[in-house]
Amino acid sequence: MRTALKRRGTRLTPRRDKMLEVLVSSKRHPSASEIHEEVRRFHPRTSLATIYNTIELLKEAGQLLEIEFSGAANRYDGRRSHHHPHLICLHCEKIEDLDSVDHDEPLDDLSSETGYEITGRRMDYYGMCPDCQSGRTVQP
Amino acid sequence: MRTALKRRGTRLTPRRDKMLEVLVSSKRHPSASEIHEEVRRFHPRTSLATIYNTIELLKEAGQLLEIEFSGAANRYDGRRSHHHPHLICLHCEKIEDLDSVDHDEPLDDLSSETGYEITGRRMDYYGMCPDCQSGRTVQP
DNA sequence: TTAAATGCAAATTTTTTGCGTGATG
DNA sequence: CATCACGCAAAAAATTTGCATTTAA
Repeated sequence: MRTALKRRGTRLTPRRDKMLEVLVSSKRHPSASEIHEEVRRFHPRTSLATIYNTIELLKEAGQLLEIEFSGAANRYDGRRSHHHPHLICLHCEKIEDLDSVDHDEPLDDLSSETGYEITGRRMDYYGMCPDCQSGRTVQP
Repeated sequence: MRTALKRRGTRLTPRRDKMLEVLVSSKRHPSASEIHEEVRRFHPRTSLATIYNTIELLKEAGQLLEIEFSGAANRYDGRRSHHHPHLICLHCEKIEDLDSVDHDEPLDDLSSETGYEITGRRMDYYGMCPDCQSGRTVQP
């Protein structure tokens, strides 16, 4: 991710570096505000605008997948090494990676078939996780 | 869709009926505001809140797929008879159905594998459509 | 040094909510 | 006639933007 950013001519500031770390290490698919909180623990004067700024950069560099959430903050997946579907619990808003499922087929067929220049994809399953089914979870 | 709504004990008012018509007949995957405009042509005093209201009902009844859009209004797909991926142009924000692709496999395997009760799914491809590639389209 | 990055605060936009009135079954 | 639906307007929440200041390269 660092090299991807540098390749685009952007600077690698301490805030950005910490933010990359948060994105890569987090299993939670954090929202902008959660990323902000984490980065703030090390750089307390970081503003939310900077987070959104860097999110935009990373999206443009193809390093970050934005998972839009209706009625709530978007969530982010920085683990782009290989494509994987998501399993999203509509009750507790947890997002799990489905690494087991191979979702990484090449897109050449679809590109030539449709004429689109395809740059990304997304596959999500929605439902209720086991914890929420058994009433173990409180709604956030 | 009508029966699905009635089954949930909601009333079938003229506004709602027209809205179903708009959703089913539109090929454009309209936003709430576009749905509003269409419905208004027949019921000019319709408010946007009513549109959002009905969207919520239809989503709950599993009759409407919400396609979240980052930084823009969500879009809606009322053609739920069979699941299909979407081809989304990030430049002109057009959304096309990929009816050719079979995306309708049963979810039993995934359900038992993960313990999730899966109620929906979504598969999207992002890119640039032929028109936008050739510079024929103006950005909206 | 110099363009890029940042913080702050205000603006923008979409969606939701509360409430009084009106329509439906 | 008892709910449910509706319009209206205000509220809420997420994201974006403008601008003065700081900082990385």
